Amino acid sequence: MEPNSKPKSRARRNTQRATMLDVAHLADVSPSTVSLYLRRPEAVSEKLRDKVKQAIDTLHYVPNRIAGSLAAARSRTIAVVIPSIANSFFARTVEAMQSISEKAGYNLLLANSEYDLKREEELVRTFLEWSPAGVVLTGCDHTENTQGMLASAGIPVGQMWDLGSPSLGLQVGFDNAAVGRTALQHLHQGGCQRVIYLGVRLDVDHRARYRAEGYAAAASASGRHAPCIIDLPNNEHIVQEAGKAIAAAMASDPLIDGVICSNDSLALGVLLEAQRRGIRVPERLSVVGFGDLDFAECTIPPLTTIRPHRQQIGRRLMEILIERCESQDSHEWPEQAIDVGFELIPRNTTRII
Amino acid sequence: MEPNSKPKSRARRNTQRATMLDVAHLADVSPSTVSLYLRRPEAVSEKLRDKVKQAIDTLHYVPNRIAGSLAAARSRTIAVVIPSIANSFFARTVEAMQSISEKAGYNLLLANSEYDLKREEELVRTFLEWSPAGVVLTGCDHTENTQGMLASAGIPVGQMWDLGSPSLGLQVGFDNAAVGRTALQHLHQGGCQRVIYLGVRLDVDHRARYRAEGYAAAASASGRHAPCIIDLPNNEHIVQEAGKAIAAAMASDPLIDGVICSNDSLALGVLLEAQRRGIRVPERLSVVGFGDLDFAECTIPPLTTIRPHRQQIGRRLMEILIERCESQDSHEWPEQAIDVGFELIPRNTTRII
DNA sequence: ACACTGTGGTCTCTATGTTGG
DNA sequence: CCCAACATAGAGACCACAGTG
Repeated sequence: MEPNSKPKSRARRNTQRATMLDVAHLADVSPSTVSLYLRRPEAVSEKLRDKVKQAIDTLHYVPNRIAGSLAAARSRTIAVVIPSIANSFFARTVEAMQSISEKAGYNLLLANSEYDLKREEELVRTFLEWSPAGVVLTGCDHTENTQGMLASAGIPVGQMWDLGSPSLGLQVGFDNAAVGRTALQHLHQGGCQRVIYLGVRLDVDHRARYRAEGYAAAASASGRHAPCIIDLPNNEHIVQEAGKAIAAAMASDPLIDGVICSNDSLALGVLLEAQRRGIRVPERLSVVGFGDLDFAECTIPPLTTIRPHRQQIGRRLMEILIERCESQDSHEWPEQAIDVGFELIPRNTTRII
Repeated sequence: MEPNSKPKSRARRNTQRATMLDVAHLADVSPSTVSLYLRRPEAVSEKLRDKVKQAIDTLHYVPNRIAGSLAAARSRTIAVVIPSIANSFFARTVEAMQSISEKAGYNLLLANSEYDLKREEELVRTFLEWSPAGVVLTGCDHTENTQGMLASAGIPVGQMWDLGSPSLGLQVGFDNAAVGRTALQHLHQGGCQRVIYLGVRLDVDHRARYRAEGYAAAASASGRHAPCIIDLPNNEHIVQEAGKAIAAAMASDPLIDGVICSNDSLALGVLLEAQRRGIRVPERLSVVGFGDLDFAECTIPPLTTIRPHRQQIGRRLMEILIERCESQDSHEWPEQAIDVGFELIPRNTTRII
């Protein structure tokens, strides 16, 4: 009787992609050997190694990561949630993270929360369905659910751009409150008597709020003047809005002679408005920005600003995170907070005495 | 002899995550029912629906997309390659794509090629290992390998931000050469006699190069003056570099009275330099930017620029792409190129006669 | 509504050489 | 010459779910 060839499965769903089995057949070895070759080539004898290699080449075999991840119960993917892709602060950090993770053979899954913690929670939930090797969030503020899900996921978590609690294990960032303090101190040293803070959507941009709070605390402590925070309600046309806001503020309180801005775009708006109205900078009004964006050094006059170490944050965070992903042993993940600091770049929108 | 009970598997690899089986046991139904409930709840009787729902809740069950994708031989993931995350043009487009894809239940895998086609190829290769439902690339220039891999992957491919060949099936963008032509025409209409083009890294930023070429062709055709293209060699401190470049150009050719910039940041640099040197804009020098970035409307004077429909590109592309992903039938994927156009925003850095 | 098979791999464990004492 | 020790290849359970009948 003819040896009934196997019922021959239900036809391959659709894919015409070569599988490991195809490679094994062509190379005349077992699938296990192909798998081993792919994961630890040095563990396979040279003879078989060549045969397998050749089979892979002729078939244009591409391993199926999905199957691999399922079997191995882990993937080489790291999920990253940032508040906004359009914000170039985070863009630089993400670029740095990408280049590090890539070298280590990890892929980045990226999404933006639009500064919405509820949305962040949804994103984390979705990401976890893909069993990432690790997760990176921005800042320290997260919903309880977010924290809970991550805690029970058993994977390393990193927080970037801010230090504080709760810590989910690893933080790399800087002290935003100190930024506010530093800026105010700098203005006071330059002789300013009344400094206000100008921000956008401080209700959702927590890091900017911490800076504002740092400013406020330092202002109160200084005894020179009460803190005054202006919070623009929406983030469209902020350059223009910043100009209007500073004009209004100075109209209602002519003694204002210094302003700390949430970011350089606002500062640009202030400078342009000052130019328009003939307000002398820094003599009549001193301005400090944040971010040291591209245009900061060539505004008129060049903008004094604070530069966070955007790339360094990404680099260091990712290096440590990947180390933790590799170690697999969550006992080797001590709580860690790295303060990479920031830098005040004095230019010509503030006085130095 | 004791009936050797089954070798009893090796203990569950590691994961403590609840699986569909756990849910099924708790709800006292079969795994198939749970699966069905998750995919088409309406196909399950109300009674069981409740039991399953409750079991899912109490177990905090999170479906494993990896297993799902393997079984279904497709994933609900769309891979997107952009040249640079830090470029806010693409950021807006990506945001739009993200919001569309999310509604349809797709995740975006994002990576940046750093304007490097070889790198793009590597990224595509890596992405394909994850069997994405679709792929989105930026522009029309891709290596042969990239095109080959995508063609044989059998999934819908979209190209954004530029129209041209080769088409990989679906393009949504606008005609960059037309941008260059339109800008020049606008300046000529305003009375400019000698217009130059100022760009950054035109060797790698192909879309900007197309704009430059459109300008050059139109300049030649106009008979007014020969085209002149300045190409800044690197993209750091471009605002400052733009100022230097325009100053140098006008020094060597005082007849220059108009400049078309690759993007608004360059235009800002030109305006600031003009202010510094007391060059009247637009009378002595007219300026056109590209991008309509945030600050464009409040530079001094407000910047005439060209606004691409950043979000619309992402939205329309993703809508069609997802449609194609759902259809599964690649015969329903006709070649399609959608020109969403662009908009010249006349402000005060150019004259209108 | 559910039993059952298929999805493409990983990884443990066993079987089979191979070498050295 | 035999056996232990070592290295390497292969067998096969398993991963968690989709989808057919």
